[in-house]
Amino acid sequence: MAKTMHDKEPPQVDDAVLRQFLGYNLKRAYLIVHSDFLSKLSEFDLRTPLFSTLALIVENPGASQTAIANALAVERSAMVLLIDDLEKRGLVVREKSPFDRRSYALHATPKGTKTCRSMLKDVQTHEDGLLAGLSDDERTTLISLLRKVGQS
Amino acid sequence: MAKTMHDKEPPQVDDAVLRQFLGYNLKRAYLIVHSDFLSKLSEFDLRTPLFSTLALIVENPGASQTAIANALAVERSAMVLLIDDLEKRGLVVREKSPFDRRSYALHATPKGTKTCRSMLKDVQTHEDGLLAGLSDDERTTLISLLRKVGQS
DNA sequence: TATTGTTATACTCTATAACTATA
DNA sequence: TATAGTTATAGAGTATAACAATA
Repeated sequence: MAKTMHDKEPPQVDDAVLRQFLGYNLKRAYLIVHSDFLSKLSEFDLRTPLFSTLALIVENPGASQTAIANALAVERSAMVLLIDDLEKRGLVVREKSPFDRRSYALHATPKGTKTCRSMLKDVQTHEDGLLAGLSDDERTTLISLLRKVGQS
Repeated sequence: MAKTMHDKEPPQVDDAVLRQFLGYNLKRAYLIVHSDFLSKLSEFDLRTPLFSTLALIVENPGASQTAIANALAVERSAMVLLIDDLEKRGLVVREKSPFDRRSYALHATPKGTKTCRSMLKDVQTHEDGLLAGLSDDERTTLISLLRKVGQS
């Protein structure tokens, strides 16, 4: 019985065992989208947490560090460094809270607001390109199912 | 003009700006599923990359380190440490490849195979519980859309 | 007592470059 | 010359505990 060429090759690797798990598929999809996202974000010299923090401050003027941290599921201690960074860049300012002398009221500067708008637009365009393989319906369904995971 | 109580409270924080992005929804959903996954995995004293590496070795006996690394989108250098760890635990062995003296043929030990089976079952049960809010159809659709993201 | 912002610390995961032995 | 495995290192992100000022 003659051996074929394939007998001299190692087996191919299949990840079907892991594909049954939602967690695995989530991670793999996130890696792809995030890596693409980062390449666009690097044009603004920003990292992911800076992007989302700036966006929430622009849209929620006067919020405290803890409130932003909670909304993003980030630790308060990490938020301190993020605000430090955004403040150094002149995108955000810490003002005194009129409600509580322990906390700050965060506000975007004009530069921060402008950067944020341009950033959101560019990232959206970039994500649209990456997801060209999905129809509008599929994309809406996907996001809606992802949100449902967060609510369960 | 009398002030209401609400005038003495800071604004609530809303993340709607970010919810339009697939990447943000992916990350938030992944955080929830992964954190739940870790709490179950800790019973086996395993971390996420050890779990997925062991599963692929069990299902793809004889595969090389690089082949497993590629299938998981992990660096070869990281795979070295993962295999070291799995080998120390007696779950996996590095055997000489019959095809290439540079590479190893990875094989699970009986203990590794047993651990993997029990691990996969437990994690699946746990994930089912977490996703009780989604119908079978919704779950199938979600996974299929996530895979489609990876193929675009 | 509890909470806000802060500091320090440590751990996981990832990314890169360079080396060796084989191909 | 290219590839498999290895080593070392650095960085990002995250998690925890403790402290001072304020509630």
